[in-house]
Amino acid sequence: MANLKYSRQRAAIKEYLSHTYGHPTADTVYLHIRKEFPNISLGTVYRNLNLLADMGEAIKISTPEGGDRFDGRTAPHYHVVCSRCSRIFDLELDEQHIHSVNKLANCHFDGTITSHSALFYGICRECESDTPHKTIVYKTQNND
Amino acid sequence: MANLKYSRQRAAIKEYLSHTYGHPTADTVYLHIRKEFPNISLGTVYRNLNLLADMGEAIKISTPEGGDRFDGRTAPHYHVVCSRCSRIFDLELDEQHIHSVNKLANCHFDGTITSHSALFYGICRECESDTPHKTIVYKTQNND
DNA sequence: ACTGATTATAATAATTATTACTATTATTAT
DNA sequence: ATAATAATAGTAATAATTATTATAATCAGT
Repeated sequence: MANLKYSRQRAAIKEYLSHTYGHPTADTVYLHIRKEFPNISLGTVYRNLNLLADMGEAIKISTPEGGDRFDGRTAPHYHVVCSRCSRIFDLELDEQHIHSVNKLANCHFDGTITSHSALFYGICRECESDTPHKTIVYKTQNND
Repeated sequence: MANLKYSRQRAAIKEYLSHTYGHPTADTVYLHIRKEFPNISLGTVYRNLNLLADMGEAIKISTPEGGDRFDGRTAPHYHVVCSRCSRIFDLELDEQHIHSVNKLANCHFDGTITSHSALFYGICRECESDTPHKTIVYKTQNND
C-alpha cells in the first residue's frame, strides 16, 4: 500500500474544510487555498479532497446539479440543498436515527448495507423571506 | 411558456425507462434507443431524460462516482449502490416511512423541506457470493 | 389535407468537472 | 546528509453534459 506522506497543502485543505460550513466545491477550496499557496494546482486540490474522503476525514456530496461538494464534518449527518440558492446546509438530526435507518434498510435489502447518505430538497429560510408573496409551487399537488 | 410537443423519441425513452430496472445512465439509454432510432443523438437522450425528470416522470440519481442515472419509477423510494459492481438497486421501504422522514427533517431545518433522496452503500448478494476474483465493472457499464 | 408557426431533432461544437502524466520538489527513514 | 519515495505544479487528456444550428416533425387553424 502507498505510504502517506505529510504535505502542507493537504494540511491546509483539511484545515480549511474543518472551519467552513459552506460545503465548498473543489474549485472553491482551490480559490481559498491559493491565498496561502498561490502556486497550488487544482489537481492537487482534487487529489487531496478525494484522499481525505477516502480516509474518512471528509465527506463527498453529489447533487444532481453542479460538481461534487466536500464537507469536513465527518460525523454522520444529512444535508439540505436549497432549490432557490443551491446552498447546502447541515441537517441536525439524532445520529441514532441515522443508524436505525441503516438497520431498517438492511432488513429490506438482499445483501449488506454499510452506510447511507441523504439529500433533502427545500427552501432555506433566507430564500423564503426574499420572496414572501410568490406562489409556492412546490407545495401544490398538481403541476400545470 | 414553452409548449411541449410529442416526439416519438421521447416516448420511446419513457417507455424504455418504465420497463427497465437497471437505473441506466444516459449513455445506456442511448445505446438501447438506438436499436429503434438508429440516428438518435446522445443530446436528444440527455434533453429528454432531463425533461422527464423535470416533469416528475423520471428520477435522476447522482452518485459520487460516474455519471447520473435515471429511474422511471417515480413513486418515492430509496436506492442502494453496490460498492463492488456499482449497480444500483431499488430499496423496498414503506412509503409512509419516507414521508415521516420528511416531516422529521422539517422540524430540524430552518426553512421548508419538500422531499429527499437517500443513497445506501453496501454489497449486493451476488457480489457477496462471488468472493475475491470479481469482474471489474467500470462506471460506463451497460446494465439492464 | 394544406399552411404556417413552433418545437424537436441530428450532428457537431463547446463547456464543465475531473483525472492522468511528468519533471521537479518536499518529506521522511536511515 | 543521503537516498528513497511520495507530493506537487503545470499541463494534457478524458468524461459527462450542455449549447448551437440547420433541418425535420408536430400541431393548430383554415
